[in-house]
Amino acid sequence: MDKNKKLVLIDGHSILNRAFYGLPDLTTSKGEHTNAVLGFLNIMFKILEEEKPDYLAVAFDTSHPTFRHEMFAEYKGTRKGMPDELREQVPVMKEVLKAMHVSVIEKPGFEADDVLGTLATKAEKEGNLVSLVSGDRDLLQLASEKIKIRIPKTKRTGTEIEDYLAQDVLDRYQVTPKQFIDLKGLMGDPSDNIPGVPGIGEKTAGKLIGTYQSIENIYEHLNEMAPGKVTNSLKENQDKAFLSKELATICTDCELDFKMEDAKIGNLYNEEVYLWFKKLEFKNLLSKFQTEEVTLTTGIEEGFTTVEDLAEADKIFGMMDEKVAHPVGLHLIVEEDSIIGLSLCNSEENVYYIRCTDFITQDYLREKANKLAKGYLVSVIGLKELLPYLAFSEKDNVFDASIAAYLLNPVTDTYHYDDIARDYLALTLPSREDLLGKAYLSKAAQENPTAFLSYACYSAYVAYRSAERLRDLLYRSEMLHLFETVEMPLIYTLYDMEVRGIRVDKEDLKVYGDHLETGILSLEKQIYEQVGESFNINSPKQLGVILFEKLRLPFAKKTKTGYSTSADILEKLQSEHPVVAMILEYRQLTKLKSTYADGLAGYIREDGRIHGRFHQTITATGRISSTDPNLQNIPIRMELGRQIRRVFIPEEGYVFLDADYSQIELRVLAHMSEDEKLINAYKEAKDIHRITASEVFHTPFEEVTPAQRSSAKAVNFGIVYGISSFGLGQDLNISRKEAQMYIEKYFETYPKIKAYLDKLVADAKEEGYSTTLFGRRRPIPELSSSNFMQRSFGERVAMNSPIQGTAADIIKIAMIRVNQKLKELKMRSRLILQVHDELLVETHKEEVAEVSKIMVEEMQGAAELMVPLEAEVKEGKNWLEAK
DNA sequence: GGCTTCACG
DNA sequence: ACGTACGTGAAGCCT
Repeated sequence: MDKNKKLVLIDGHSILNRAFYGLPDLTTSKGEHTNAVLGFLNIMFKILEEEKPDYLAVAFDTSHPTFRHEMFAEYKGTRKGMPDELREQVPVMKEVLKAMHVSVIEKPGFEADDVLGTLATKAEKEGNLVSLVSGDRDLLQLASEKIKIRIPKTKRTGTEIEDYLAQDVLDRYQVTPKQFIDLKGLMGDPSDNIPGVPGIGEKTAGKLIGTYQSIENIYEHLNEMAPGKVTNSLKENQDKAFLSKELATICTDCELDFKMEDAKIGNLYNEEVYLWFKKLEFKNLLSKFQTEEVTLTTGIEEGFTTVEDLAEADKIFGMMDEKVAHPVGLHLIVEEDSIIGLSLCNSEENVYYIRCTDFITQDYLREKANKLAKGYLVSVIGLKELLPYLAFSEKDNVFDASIAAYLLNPVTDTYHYDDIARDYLALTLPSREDLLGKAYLSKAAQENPTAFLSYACYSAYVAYRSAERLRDLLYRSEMLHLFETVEMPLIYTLYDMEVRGIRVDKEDLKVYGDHLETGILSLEKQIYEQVGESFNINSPKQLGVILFEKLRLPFAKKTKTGYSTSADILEKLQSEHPVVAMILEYRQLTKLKSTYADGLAGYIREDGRIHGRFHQTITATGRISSTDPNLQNIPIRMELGRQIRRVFIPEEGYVFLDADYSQIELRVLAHMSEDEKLINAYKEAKDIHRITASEVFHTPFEEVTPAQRSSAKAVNFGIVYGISSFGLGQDLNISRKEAQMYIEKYFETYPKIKAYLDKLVADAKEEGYSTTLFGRRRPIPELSSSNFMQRSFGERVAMNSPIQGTAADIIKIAMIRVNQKLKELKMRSRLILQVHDELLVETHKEEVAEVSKIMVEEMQGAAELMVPLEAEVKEGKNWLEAK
């Protein structure tokens, strides 16, 4: 090795360990744990960027150093060794490093410490600078003027690194690096199986080394020392002391056949590494490849062709019509509400981007595309987003690959062409952002035509190639029926709802907002007066300081960043100070003002309506979600908040009909658990919370108090959520023990429910996923976690998902049917909203009776359960009245 | 961009 | 000893 070069050495297991415990349990969409690998790489990249070294090597132990420790722990009955989630990441880490051509050193018979010590010392002697990266302070003994020990700490704000040259060790610990060995020899270290001298801890060891410098010197001067416990123990344990020192010493002259040149840093960002990062779903790290990205192609792009000639386009559409056995992949390129091009694919070689020109008009493309779907299977990615430009309908032969991919794995966040290619075609494609950045499409088309063509064609290509495979996977996992009869038709229903939107009275909304504003200003003034100073009430940080430091209110509970000021804490503090109630009210008002009054106003379009979006591929359970704005969380529980519903109004000549299911989740539970008592209760249309209260509290049905009923209601909710005594206790503000009693009584009352919930967990553990009545699946990798919290979470999810998911399946069926029926009967009334167990239909005044009947029939008839499904319809001239 | 809080089912 | 109810989305603060 040349002089004056920089070498970075990494203590593999130690950093992997740090990363594992420092980061949350991240997994890929397939459930493989990746947090340790990601954390390791983040630390490594940070150091490489800082230091720009010439050489890099990572040392791993060949057997895990805490082996004995593990055996001991096993004996005690608690497994404390390397958790499985970490263990499975070790080989992955080594593979990734190998792909980066980073030298990985594993020498049987040598611990990583000794390898690191030897290499560092050797490099130093040859006149180089060394950085030794480890989470383990034992390595501090190696610090010198040229060997820097770097200890990374994973904090909330990112990774911070503590650096130690010899002088830093002295400053911080008042001992030299060499004396660190003696210190440890005296103190011992149970995790490393170093016994040390009994009775000597950190303090005494520090004093002794401060005075005598080394263990050898201590024993030379032992007779000069004042008699006492410490001196006695030293005398009795001389063997142990010297053995401990030996054990604590890191070898710096091991016989290693290692050539430093092997550790020379090459190209870390090569294609193999790119594939690894894609596989591990390290989206942020992929940005490091940005420069190489464009050249990173798979060869398929050679077959992509741009078409700008009308006759040519005609020929291609004709050709798409020929191959009837296979699907046609189709995608639209759209900008500012107009089509700028259309891509098509019906074989690996035939991939075309047909650009809109003076002759190839939007209408032409639209017509050709519509015709295609009348005859042959057209496969697309993200159908709902294409519907504004196409006239596809339920009757056409269309396959949405993103919806299929969602059913097969609902816990991923996106289902773009690159995600589908990665998961189902084992193909790594650059994403839209990889190719085009954040540029406008037409701009990108001019500036980077090659990348643009790739982007334009990938969706059609992936839609074409993945369709049959996805369909087969759906079939094999028994979800094809759900896909074809529920999810595909639902796309059109949701699209209809988005187009229709909901009418909002802009003026009324303004009045409501002004009313809130008045209240907020008044409360603000009162709060500042009460406290004696003005501050930002919206800042939990500032509020916490005011409440718990300035006013010294009790029950301060800490969050990660400061005091918790959440509503449930403040509620308990109301009697302590009058300002607390004001703050609670202030919170309520500002929430209503910013999120609802002001927030909704910004979404009202020219037509006086809000056209929110409904998402079908977001939730893990199968529910729909709503954004821009979220119309599924409009206030209702509190009086002031629910008043905002008055501003949601129907068109002239129309009214609202709002129908909601009565306790659909508990009814689903009754059906799925087959618990006779619960089933009978519903058959007899009894008040279920009251019955539960009567049974749990051993009180005659007629004598149940409102408080008892309310507690029983909380228990019923808890059951659906995957009950835990802690959660129930929290909700009811009672002790965990009491909550546990309620739960036990509940299970005594409904014995089959207990058995059923247990079975849900057991089955999910066995299969790795939970299943709804209609076959919808949700993977639950947490069930196999060794972490108690994680596993418990998985168990609650296993109990909740089939219930919540089945209810979601049912209302999806109902909304498709209601929407279709209204359309079939050519009615003017239209479905405009879904809120999980509720449907809102903007109903023509002449159609009220008929629509009401349709809603009840379709909702109640959406599934045949062992208990009746009940839906209650209400009419109103605004959304509040209809509730 | 993460955290906290809070709106709904 | 640990420390959470299940599923979402939006706003505001703060680093």
